[in-house]
Amino acid sequence: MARAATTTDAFNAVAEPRRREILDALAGGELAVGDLVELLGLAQPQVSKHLRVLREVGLVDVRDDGRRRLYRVNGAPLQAVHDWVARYERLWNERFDLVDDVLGELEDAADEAGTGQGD
Amino acid sequence: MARAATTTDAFNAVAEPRRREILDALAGGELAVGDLVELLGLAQPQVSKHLRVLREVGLVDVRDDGRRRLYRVNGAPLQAVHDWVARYERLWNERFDLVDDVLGELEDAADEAGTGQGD
DNA sequence: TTGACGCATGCCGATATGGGTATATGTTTG
DNA sequence: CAAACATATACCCATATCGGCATGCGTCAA
Repeated sequence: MARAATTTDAFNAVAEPRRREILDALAGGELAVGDLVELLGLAQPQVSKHLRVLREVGLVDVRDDGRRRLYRVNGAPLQAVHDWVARYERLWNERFDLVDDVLGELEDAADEAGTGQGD
Repeated sequence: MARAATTTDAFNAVAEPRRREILDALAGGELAVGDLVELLGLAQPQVSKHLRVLREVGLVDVRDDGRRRLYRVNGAPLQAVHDWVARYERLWNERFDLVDDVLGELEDAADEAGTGQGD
C-alpha cells in the first residue's frame, strides 16, 4: 500500500508533465517514438516508458509501421477527467455567490440527505 | 529525481482518488476535518495530509473555527486542468474523421521524408 | 488548572515512480 | 548472411508517496 499506481487511470497518467507533453505532441497526429524523442528532447527509453503508461490507460494507440511504431492520441479516457473537473467549473468561472446554488445541485444529485451540515 | 512532486500542481493533487473524494465532499460546502473523516471513512491523519496537499496547490481554503478547521473548495487551480483537457474534447466528443485526415497527411509526409514538422 | 477534544505533524515501512544506461527484440538494407 | 536502425525492456538508484501509529499543540469545558 504505497500509492495509487500511476498506470491506473487517466488522472494519474496525465499528472506527469512529460506525458502531457507527449500527448500534446501527438495531438498533431501520429508520431513515431523517434519523433517524440526529438520533439521533447527526452531519452528514447523514457519516451517509450511514458508511452507505455499512456497505453495502459488507453490514452494512446499504436500502429506498427515497419520498424517504427506510430503512436496516436485517443482522448476517450480524458472524458472522465473532463467530466469530473467540469463539475467545478463554476467555482472559477462565475461568482462565488453562486457556489451555494451549485452546491445545492450537487447535493441533490448525490442524494437527498440534504441536512444543512456545511454552514 | 524520482517523480514530479505530487504537491506541485492541481494535476497531481487531483490524481489521488481520495483527494478527489475530499473535494467532492467539500463541494457541498465547508466541512471540518472530522466531518470528512466520517464521510470518507478515512483516518484523521490521512485526511489532514490530503487536505494539506490540496492546500499546497490552492484547491482548498481553510478557516479557523474554534478548535475546528473548516475547509472549503477553491476551484481556481482546476481551471488549468480543465483548460488542458478541453483541448482534447473533440477527440471524444466529435467524429474522428478530422483526425484521420490529419493523420493521413502525416503518414504521407513521414513515409516520404520522415518528418520535419513540429517545432 | 486540568482534562477532553480537534487537528497537524513526525516517523516508519512498503511501494512504485522516473531517469539513466545497457541490452534484447524485431525490421530493413546491403 | 551481417550490419544498421527503431523501439521495448531490464536493471539500478534516488526519491516521494501513502498509510498507520504516536504525539504535539491549540482550544473549549468543567
